[in-house]
Amino acid sequence: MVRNSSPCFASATTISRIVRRGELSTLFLKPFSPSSKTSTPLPTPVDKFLKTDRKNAKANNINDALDHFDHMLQMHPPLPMSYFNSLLAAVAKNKHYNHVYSMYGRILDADLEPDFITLNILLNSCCTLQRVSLGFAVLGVIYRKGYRPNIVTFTSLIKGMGLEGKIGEAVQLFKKIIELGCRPNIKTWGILINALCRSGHSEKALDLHRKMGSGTVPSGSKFKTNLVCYSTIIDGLCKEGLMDKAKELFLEMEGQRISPDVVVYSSLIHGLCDAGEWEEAKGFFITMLDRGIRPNVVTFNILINALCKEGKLSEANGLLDLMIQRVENPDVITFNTLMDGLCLEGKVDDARELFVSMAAKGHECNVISYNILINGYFKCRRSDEAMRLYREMVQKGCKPMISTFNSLLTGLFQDGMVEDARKCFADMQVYGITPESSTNNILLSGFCKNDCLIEAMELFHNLEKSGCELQIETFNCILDGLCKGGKLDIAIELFGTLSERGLVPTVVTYSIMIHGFCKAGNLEKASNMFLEMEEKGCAPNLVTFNTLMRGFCISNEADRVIELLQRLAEREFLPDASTLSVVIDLLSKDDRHMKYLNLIPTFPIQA
DNA sequence: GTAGGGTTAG
Repeated sequence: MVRNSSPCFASATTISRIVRRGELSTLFLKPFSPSSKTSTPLPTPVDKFLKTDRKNAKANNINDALDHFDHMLQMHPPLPMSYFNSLLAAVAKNKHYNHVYSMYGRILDADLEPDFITLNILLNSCCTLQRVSLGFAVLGVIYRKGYRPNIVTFTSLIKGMGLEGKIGEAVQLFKKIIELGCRPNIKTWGILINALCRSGHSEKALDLHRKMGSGTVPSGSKFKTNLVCYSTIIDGLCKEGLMDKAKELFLEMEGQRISPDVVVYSSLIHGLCDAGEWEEAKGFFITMLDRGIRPNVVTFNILINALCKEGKLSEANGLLDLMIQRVENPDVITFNTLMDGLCLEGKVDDARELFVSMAAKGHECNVISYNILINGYFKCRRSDEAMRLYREMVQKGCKPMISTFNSLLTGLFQDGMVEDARKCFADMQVYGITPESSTNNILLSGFCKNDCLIEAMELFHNLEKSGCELQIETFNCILDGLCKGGKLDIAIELFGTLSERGLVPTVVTYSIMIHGFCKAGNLEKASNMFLEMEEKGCAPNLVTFNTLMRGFCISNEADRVIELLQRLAEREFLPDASTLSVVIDLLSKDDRHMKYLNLIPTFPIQA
């Protein structure tokens, strides 16, 4: 890298835009001059702050740190920048990144001269706050002051990009720094692996890991990966359902004489539970215990969750007892998991009881606790109680999240409480929460299902006008509303615009249109759409079959229904209640069709 | 001196 070169990654326009907005204007106010060295001793209160157990630092420590910072700023002669750097580093380690940002401004205000380390700490704080553009602005300052960014600088930028979900850009920057002759180290690799896994590219991370081990990575360096790198990839593979690869990597890790710990075991157990490999998960849990690795609250939570999802509530409670016996205190996640298990079984009152007892035991419930209970009440069609709980959470100062509003809107629309849903949507805006595409979909289908098609169309047009990219699922909502609301012609027109919008209809889209045609009695068009979807490589599912069969059944076209039943049998689809109701209707029209009953492969009805 | 780091709930 060349000293004094212009920043090669931040575009000049990005930086100037930030400066114009005044966000980082303070960064540019002071000209560069070498700092003077003094030998003032480190003030003892700062020393105290630095010595705090950083992991367990209490929140009020930041106030101490800020007090000391004030004190440091007033000292004459001024302290060397390295003292400020130590304090900034400690504040950053305690995750008070916003304070790093404001402290930096005050250093400039005091006419002190930040050095390269100060700027690296600031840049890292910006990146960790997912403000990579600010990070690049700091990079600009680094260059402007004649410093050379180092691997620490670039590692922070790569981290920020990963956090912002810009994985492609992160990989590009990684390649770029190698080209520039900057050698990535194990921390850089760790960050890149983490970013890949977080964005669902665990196999790429695995590939990188293999190349690292063999020294065939672009930088040519050979790294011995560590437990954390292995654990990150194993967890990523588990989350993507690639259990065989995860287990293989686990064995490889042990082959490298890296001992597994509770985290990697927890990841594997979680993956196995999600894959329904309950016995194997249990096996891993037992091996873990045999090897003297203590399960922690996370491990227990994973197991309790798996049991709850299987409806095995008493076993889940048994595990809770075991957990308490082993002096592993349950936390808010344990309680939320159990509450959700109860709600899944329709036992919302028991869940509520647990919720109340939780507070009594000194566990503070959080927004997710409320979300779980609100969902539980709606599921039991107790909308009033759900709404009461919502008001309670607001009153208690627990800020609802987008998911809270999604649940409320879903429940209210489901219960036909359109006016409440409108109010709820307004509330959401008061909280400054921007609707997600899922929120828009809930609103669209909610309005449609409650005979407010015009309101739905208005919303849809506003979304289109706002220029936000609409996904096929959003179109599915409005198409369904149009078809069911007797506006098939508009639906057909809209459906026709999908390809020019770059959207590919899904099996849901086709099923909606087929339903629309059937409803309008246009069975030929419905049938054609069924053929068209297959031609385009979109396989019909049970819903598509049921929809078309019902259409034919209503029009007394028994032969066509039977033909479809035959195809259903060929594809080994399990019939569901809807399929059977079509068959029953068919039989009620003409019991000579009884012989076709054998087309239904297995009679136990699929839920 | 400054960069990481993995597991759980809706």
